[in-house]
Amino acid sequence: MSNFNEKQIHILQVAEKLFAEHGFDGTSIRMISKEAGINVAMVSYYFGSKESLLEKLIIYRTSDLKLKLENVLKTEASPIIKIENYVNLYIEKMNCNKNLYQILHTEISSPKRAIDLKAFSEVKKNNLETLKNIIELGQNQKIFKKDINIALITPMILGTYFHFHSNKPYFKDLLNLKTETAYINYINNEFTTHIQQTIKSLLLNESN
Amino acid sequence: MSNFNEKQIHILQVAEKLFAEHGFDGTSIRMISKEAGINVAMVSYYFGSKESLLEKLIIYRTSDLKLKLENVLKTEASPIIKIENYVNLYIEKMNCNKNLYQILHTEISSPKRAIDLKAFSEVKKNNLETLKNIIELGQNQKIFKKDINIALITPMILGTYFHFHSNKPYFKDLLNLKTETAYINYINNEFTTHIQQTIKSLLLNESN
DNA sequence: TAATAAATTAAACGATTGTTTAAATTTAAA
DNA sequence: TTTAAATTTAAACAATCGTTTAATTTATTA
Repeated sequence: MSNFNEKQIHILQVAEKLFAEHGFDGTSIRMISKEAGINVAMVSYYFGSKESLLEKLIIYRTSDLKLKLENVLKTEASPIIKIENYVNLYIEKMNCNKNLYQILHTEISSPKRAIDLKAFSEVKKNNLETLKNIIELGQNQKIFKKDINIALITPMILGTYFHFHSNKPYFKDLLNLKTETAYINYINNEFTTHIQQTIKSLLLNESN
Repeated sequence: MSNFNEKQIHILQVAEKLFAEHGFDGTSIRMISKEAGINVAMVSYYFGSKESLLEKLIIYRTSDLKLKLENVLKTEASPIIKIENYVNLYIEKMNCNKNLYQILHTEISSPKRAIDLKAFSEVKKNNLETLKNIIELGQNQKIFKKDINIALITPMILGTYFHFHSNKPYFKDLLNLKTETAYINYINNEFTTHIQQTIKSLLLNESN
């Protein structure tokens, strides 16, 4: 898979940046070709269509996602630590691939969807299975509560994260985060801690 | 405010439906005028521009929002009940104004924003103050924990709700919700319960 | 080197977009 | 009823969009 030559990868990177910045609809092929220093026809020539370009960008960026998740969570650690790692990994992943996740969030939120989400759904289902295993382990050890709606934990993490980012100007103002660094630090510290605290409160038995 | 005549309101309603269904960009003025049975020029004539139409739609729909929130929460009840009511109210509000909130969510998620969010930010800040009052009351009564990041509670509710809706086909499949009724029931029962359970776990002292 | 394939280009295509114009019609006021 | 204002209309406008074409240049192969 992903047999892209240097020029194709360059186009994908430029497109990723512009899609994240102006949205899929807000980015024209002419904008991409200008920024990438190529002719308009090259996008159709290499990728077939604008939609196909987006699909190939997603495949290009998410092909290694599943493996990393599973590997990190196969380590030997207590369920509590594993949950913390799970949350950390998710937020870290999104922070690293900010542009792609911005695009995915925008496109998923749009009623006029441009992407085929089947491949992406499979990744999510796999991740959910991993989470289920961790929680059930904790439940068997009587560390976690029994009546938990596991399927709603991941959407909580992702939803809160995206919502926070979508309302960046509002939260920068509300939380008095004056610089970009302060904003990023808030995500990495207070925000991540809050999500972990919330999930642990939900999961942990009161006796612990 | 909102001095709209019948014809204008009809246009607003048609636009709301189409914006929610196809997105702001995905809806053309010609689509609106056709569905509303009017001439294309009437939108510009009444609302000035397409963007202005959206702004006026938001004002038209959210003008009574703030009052209702405050009124419901001024009732005499325990902090726990008030929190439950707060969550219920939010989810109920979004369920009732589904189309408008779909539009808002899509537009806020889009990097190419079409709306001026100042008025909307003020509403959110007011709602946050209300929430703060409730939680601090509970903290003074030693019912709630002390170290809570209150500002991140509302984005958690909204973010999870929107994320869930945005991925409707995925969750319908995952949770085996075969009919639309089953989906709506899930939101009103399991989903709402889960959010309440999560927030209460986060807030409540273990001794309670 | 000659022939073939791949890459690149400028230009054009047809469709759609939001908006404006100027004339026609309807409604309200004098 | 006449006059003025408000409404409605069809048509045109200029801009932008994704995509295609056909010619040209560059790279590869025989």
